[in-house]
Amino acid sequence: MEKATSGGTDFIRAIVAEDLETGKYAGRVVTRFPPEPNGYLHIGHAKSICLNFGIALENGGGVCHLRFDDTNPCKEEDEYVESIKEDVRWLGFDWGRHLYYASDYFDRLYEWAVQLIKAGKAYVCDLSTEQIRQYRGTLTEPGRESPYRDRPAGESLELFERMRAGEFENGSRVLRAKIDMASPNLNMRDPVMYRILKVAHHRTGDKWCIYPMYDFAHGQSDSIENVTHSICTLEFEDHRPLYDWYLDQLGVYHPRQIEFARLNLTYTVLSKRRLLELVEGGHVKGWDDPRMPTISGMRRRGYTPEAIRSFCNRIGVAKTDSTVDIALLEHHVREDLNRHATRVMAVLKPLRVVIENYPEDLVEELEAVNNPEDPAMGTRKVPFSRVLYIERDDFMEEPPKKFFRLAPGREVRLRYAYFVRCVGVVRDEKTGEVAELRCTYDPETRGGDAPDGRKVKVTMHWVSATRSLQAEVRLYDHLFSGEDPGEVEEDADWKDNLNPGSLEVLDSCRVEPSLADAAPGERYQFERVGYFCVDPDSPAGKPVFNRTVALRDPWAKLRQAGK
RNA sequence: UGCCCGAUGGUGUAACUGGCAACACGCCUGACUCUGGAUCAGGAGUUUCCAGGUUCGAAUCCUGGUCGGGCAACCA
Repeated sequence: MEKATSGGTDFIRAIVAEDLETGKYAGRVVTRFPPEPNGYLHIGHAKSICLNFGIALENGGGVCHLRFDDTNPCKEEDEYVESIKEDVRWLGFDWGRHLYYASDYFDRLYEWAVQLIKAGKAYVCDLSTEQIRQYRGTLTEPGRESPYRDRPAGESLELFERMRAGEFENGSRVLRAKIDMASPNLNMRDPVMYRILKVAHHRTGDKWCIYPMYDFAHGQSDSIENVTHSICTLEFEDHRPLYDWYLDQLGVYHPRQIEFARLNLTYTVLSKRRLLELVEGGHVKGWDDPRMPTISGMRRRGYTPEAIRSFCNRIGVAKTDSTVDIALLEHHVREDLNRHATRVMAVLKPLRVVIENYPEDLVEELEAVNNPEDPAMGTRKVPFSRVLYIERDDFMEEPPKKFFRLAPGREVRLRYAYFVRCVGVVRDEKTGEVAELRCTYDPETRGGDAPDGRKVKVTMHWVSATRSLQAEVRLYDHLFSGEDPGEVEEDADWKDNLNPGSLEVLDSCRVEPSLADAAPGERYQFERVGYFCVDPDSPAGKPVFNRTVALRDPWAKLRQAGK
């Protein structure tokens, strides 16, 4: 793996460096990535993963834990923990033996809760959910103390034990911290520590019917694991005082929580809630739909871990709310794929071409370079024959100014083959549409150069009609039409912004024969078109290609600007 | 109406913690090219949110404002 360092130091790395220098944690650097297993990881998580694992990697001996924050069994499932592990590994990170679950600490957490009750710092409250909300006050008004707040510790202790024993109904009682109902920080107004949830947990089964809240579990988990820097996103800033409070009251080792801004990307949504909605609403074909910004979706689409990592490196880490242009992500995939992807020829929208002066049954095997960026990748043979297919978009009967490709009377080069000239156009009698091109080739230009030194304006890709394979290609575009999917008219839904053209399936594409046994997951550059990846669901011997990203295309841009 | 946080080209981030505002993406030129790809060369674009103040000197420090974000789950 390439060096994870970006060269620049963000404010978090600066803090880590300073703590190292002052010996605050005796030279230790321990971070953690703490996902809740209630959904699939997305590119926003990748930012956090790169940050946490990156910091550990950069500091010799540093470690990063993978800890599942599984304190709410209502939403969490094993399917999610497995996918998360797979995604982190695929991204190229290794938690070693440091795989943990907050649920591993349920016994300890329970003891700590008892400790706080005994110390008069926590109490069992019989208020209903609705009442607790009313007592909490509002953003501008202080809350009121619960009538159960001063219940004797012994009584709370007994009730808490009975809560654990399953004697009470869901929602009938909670354990709360006794802090300050007048605090301007709502999180400090006697927050709930434990609630009754008679639900089986994906790991602890039926052992518990009370579960700790995030706030009562997270900091202590960090403490147990000896984490030094507990890095989370901005929305937890208001929770930091509570994080600190629990640790201080318990008198245990106290890591430091640091918050950074979560990633936002143009033309997509990055919240588990919304992604779940897209999946459940059938707007996409699952968590790994190649249009999804999930790690599994991007993997299926053909993104590489390297590209994602270098992207995460580039965007930096700060506290400013910001939205990164998805073009930057695309730039990083192209950059990586350009270096590593095998070149092949594939025609997405075939237009039949007959080379009139080429022998009927001759087939020549022409040598083609696999990757001009990397000669070590070698060459392959591509069959050339009298009848070919070229890209429909590469021909225009009445070419506008900047169109360099094929047109009646014009000569172009067919890559690795010959110069050909268009000498005729055959139309479909019914539709009037161009059905076939008649061309002639110049035998002297075999290999691609004219002995007389004449030049052509463009080189085009092509495929033999008889010696090519039929294939399905799926073209993906941005999931949403607008840069900011959240920007909607009054009463409108963010899903109204879904891009109806985000998936285009082409099923009569033709690809060169070398692709016959392209394996799922393999990545290619279709010359002049884009980068493609073989879909894992491809039927044997009949590959389906997902477009990862198109090649930069000045002509397409020109044409679009002209309209 | 409370508390917390933030503000630097179009976008994302830097700037030895007071010393010429820079890097990447994007955009525009041009060169080169058997991918209109890649590569190379160049260019436009930031009066650092505003107003005061401190200072020889402020993106950086102070004061006041403006704008934006977060917070009232028994979610994380």
